[in-house]
Amino acid sequence: MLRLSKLTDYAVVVLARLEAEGGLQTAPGLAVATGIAEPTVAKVLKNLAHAGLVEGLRGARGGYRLARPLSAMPLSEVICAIDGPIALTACVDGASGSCETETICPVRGRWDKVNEAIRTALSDITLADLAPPTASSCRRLTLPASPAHLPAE
Amino acid sequence: MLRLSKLTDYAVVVLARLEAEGGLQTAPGLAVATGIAEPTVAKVLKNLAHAGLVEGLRGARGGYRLARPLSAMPLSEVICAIDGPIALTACVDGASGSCETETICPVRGRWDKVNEAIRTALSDITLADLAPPTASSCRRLTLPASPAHLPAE
DNA sequence: CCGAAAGAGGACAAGACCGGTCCGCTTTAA
DNA sequence: TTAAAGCGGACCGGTCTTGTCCTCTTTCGG
Repeated sequence: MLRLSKLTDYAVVVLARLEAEGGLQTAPGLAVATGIAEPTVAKVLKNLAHAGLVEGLRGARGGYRLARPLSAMPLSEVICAIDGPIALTACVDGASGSCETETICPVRGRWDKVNEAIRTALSDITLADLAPPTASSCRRLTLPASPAHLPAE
Repeated sequence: MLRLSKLTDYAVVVLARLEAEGGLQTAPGLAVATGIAEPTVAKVLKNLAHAGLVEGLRGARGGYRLARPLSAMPLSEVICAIDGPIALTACVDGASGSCETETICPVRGRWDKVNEAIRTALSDITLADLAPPTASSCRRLTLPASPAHLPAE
């Protein structure tokens, strides 16, 4: 597995659309453009705004705008924004208390190396690598209205 | 997130124990040694045997044995053995049909680069990096099971 | 030759977690 | 003042992992 969440996938599509179109765009507008359900788009954008990847303007004529060009946006940040910190196991960094036997655990602290490797790999890839600049956006994985069947793996 | 399954975590612990002790060991024995519930250990070992990482010997006086030293066992193989192929999204490699809009999807094929990066990162790490050779094994993340009895049946 | 030990394989229930939606509130331009 | 749009949170349903058990097969030992 090692799957990342569908929300992250949506985020990439939305961000790509945001850059392709440029300027200020509303959540409903992006929903139509990408074919993703509006509440979901709104949720993704909220998370992205929280992480500072997009800028949300409130009020009438509001909308969202890219905080940076996609080429300056590493994939790792998007994943962190949506899914939280990148960590393969519960035993991460200073996460004490999750493991009762952490003091005697031989693997203790060893996973950090793995996490670091993953993190580095994802930081080296920017969204510009995933979304061609001139691409018109599209939906992925599922159709907007169809039941969320996802024959995977 | 980007979590890997707990089973994979168990697999690392079991494999570490397998190398630390050496020779042939039974699933019940490994369960006691690691503190993981016996059925779970058995399940993990079955998967590992399927992937060719350990060798299972049937019959009385049977047990499991490492197929290779841990230093020749990349982490990616363990993950594949337990969780299936490493792929961040459903759109992987030649997985056609999962996405109805794949033909027009601008991101189509782009995730492969990410998957490849992850895969490479995980292949460069061997289990020997995770499990110190002289370590005595232990359980991680959770207690063996809710039933308080250690698998001493 | 038979029984016990141990692995193989699959089925299954419970629980956790994600996905997706909806609600009310706040902000701002017309 | 009103409507459009973002903000924040709560909520429920469905999926998937997790962990267990059962049965069958294999093999050694008496």
